[in-house]
Amino acid sequence: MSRAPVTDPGQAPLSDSAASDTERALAHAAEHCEAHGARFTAARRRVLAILLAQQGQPLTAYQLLDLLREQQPGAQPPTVYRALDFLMRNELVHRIESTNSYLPCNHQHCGHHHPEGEHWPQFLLCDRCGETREVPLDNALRQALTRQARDYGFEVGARPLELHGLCPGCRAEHE
Amino acid sequence: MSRAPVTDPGQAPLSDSAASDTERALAHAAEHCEAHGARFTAARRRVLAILLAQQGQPLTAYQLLDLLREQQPGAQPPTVYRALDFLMRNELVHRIESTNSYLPCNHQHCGHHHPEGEHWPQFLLCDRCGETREVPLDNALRQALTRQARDYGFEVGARPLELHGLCPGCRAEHE
DNA sequence: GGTGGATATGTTATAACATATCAATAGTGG
DNA sequence: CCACTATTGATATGTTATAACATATCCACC
Repeated sequence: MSRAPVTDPGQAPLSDSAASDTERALAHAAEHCEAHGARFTAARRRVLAILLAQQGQPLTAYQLLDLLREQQPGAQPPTVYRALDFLMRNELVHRIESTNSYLPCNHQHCGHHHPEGEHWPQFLLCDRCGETREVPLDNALRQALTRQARDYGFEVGARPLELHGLCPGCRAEHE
Repeated sequence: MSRAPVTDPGQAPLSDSAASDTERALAHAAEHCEAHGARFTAARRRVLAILLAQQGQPLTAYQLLDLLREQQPGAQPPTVYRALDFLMRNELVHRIESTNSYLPCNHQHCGHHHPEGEHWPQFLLCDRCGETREVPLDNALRQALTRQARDYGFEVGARPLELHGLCPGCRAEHE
């Protein structure tokens, strides 16, 4: 697959609002970890910060590694994968299976009320520009999916759904 | 990931009904290719036959390669991947993204009427035993998914949905 | 029946994605 | 401070998939 160019937070400084969004997300992550007795170390923070700088464009582990090496030249694949594992266990990052890439969790949805159980994310992926948007899976839809699976005897859980297509911008260009 | 043991059609002969299901599917595939001017060669047939022998357990490309080598000792990764590409292009095999594995298409659903457009498959995957079942995605559900994506400005297409959970048998054992 | 273009396969190498292992170090509770 | 555990460093390897180029086969046409 073709992927969008990456943003290096070190050499291409973000706009003020993007930077403060990142700071807010990092602060939120730190609190979240603290609350769960998990250590939000410098390595983990760096990895999350890089992902946050991409503005909706997921990175592959090795793209992330290249960026991380600018701050930490000795970084190796396990450095990245360990940080990603940690961040995923703590619901700060999602893995996008269909593109082998990683995206920071969108915590806008965390406050939403999900009477049917845990958060069940859904990703809308643009096949043209790579933009990947996390949106909440509608309750009616989640119930319908669960019910349909149960009709076949399966008990399904809240793994993210990945829907591919064109984002608004690319739809317009594509006319 | 743990995966179920593979079935080698050569050394563990199938029951009569399974064998005839396989033969029927192969004959159907041959016709389908003929009708589309695509060549259903021996290599492609062998790969599809191996997948059909697995009875709902998808295989990874390299598991497939190992089995293929029993019939064709010189087979290499591209041998398998080319056959898989062909079979996928001709809608005879699906790739399961969440497990990097391959499953023959279930042609039971082909006759169904899909007023909303092309076939949009859905897979129910058992995380315990690996059983993977292809079922049709309900029209109401597909409309709801399409509509919800459109609310966010995305135009999504018919990529398969992969829902993970427990199959009926494993639910029972799991009590 | 030869020839040439298209399609398919063989063969080697490598890219891309991910984990195992073990030693060194840093943080934490007693 | 000590022992314990989590984390990181470093090296190697496993797994999944494709690039690149040579050769073989098919088939339409002359």
